[in-house]
Amino acid sequence: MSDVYQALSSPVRRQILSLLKHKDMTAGEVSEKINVAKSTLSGHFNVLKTANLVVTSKEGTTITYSLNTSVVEDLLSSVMNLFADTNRHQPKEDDRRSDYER
Amino acid sequence: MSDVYQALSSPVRRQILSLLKHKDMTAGEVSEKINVAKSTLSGHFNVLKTANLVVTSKEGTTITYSLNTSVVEDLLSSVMNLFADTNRHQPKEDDRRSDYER
DNA sequence: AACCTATTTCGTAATTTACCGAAATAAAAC
DNA sequence: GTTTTATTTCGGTAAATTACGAAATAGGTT
Repeated sequence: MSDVYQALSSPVRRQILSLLKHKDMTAGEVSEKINVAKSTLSGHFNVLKTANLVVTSKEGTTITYSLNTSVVEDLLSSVMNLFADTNRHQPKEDDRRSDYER
Repeated sequence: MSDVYQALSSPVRRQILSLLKHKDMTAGEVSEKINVAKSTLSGHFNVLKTANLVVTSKEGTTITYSLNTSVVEDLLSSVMNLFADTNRHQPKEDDRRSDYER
């Protein structure tokens, strides 16, 4: 989870995600919308990929980035867990790791 | 929002929040549970306070930290906005800032 | 006043992050 | 096979983050 929160902490990266939620885009297309060097953007893509927030597909030299919505579920439940008090009905043993350990 | 995500990106700070969700605690009590120097912890408290994730109350030299749950709503809606595509029914003009601008 | 307790601030060091432009890679087009 | 296009990797710099122990602050106790 640290990776996800860390990834979301950058406005540039959140802007990338916001672009991708409308449609998949290539690195080049994203760079037309965001005012940082392509090399910098490439670093941001890596952070997002490591956090599993985006996935890529390659065609020739062109790489297309897409949002990976499957993490959202995890993220939302992490947020809830972080603030919800009582685990009134206890989760099964296996699921009892605390959020900060993940 | 950057502040909030940044604050949540540290495992130590998430651990602090997890402690506080059970009950309010003083800086000293927290430091008994977490294995970092008190001065370091003090820095973490500042980050959490700046992100508005905790609030404090003072009594003598003792400072009690409490979770500020009012931000959770904002956080959840930020997460949703970041990934939800269609704003099928448009929000009112005033609310139309994009998440990455906040 | 001298002392103890709770917490923060200060100085410093190590690590990580964000950024840029130049160079490298690799596929495509000529 | 040389050139163009798309993207990443590299080298470097500046700023931010995390950590520690020592010193400072401020309130309570003797």
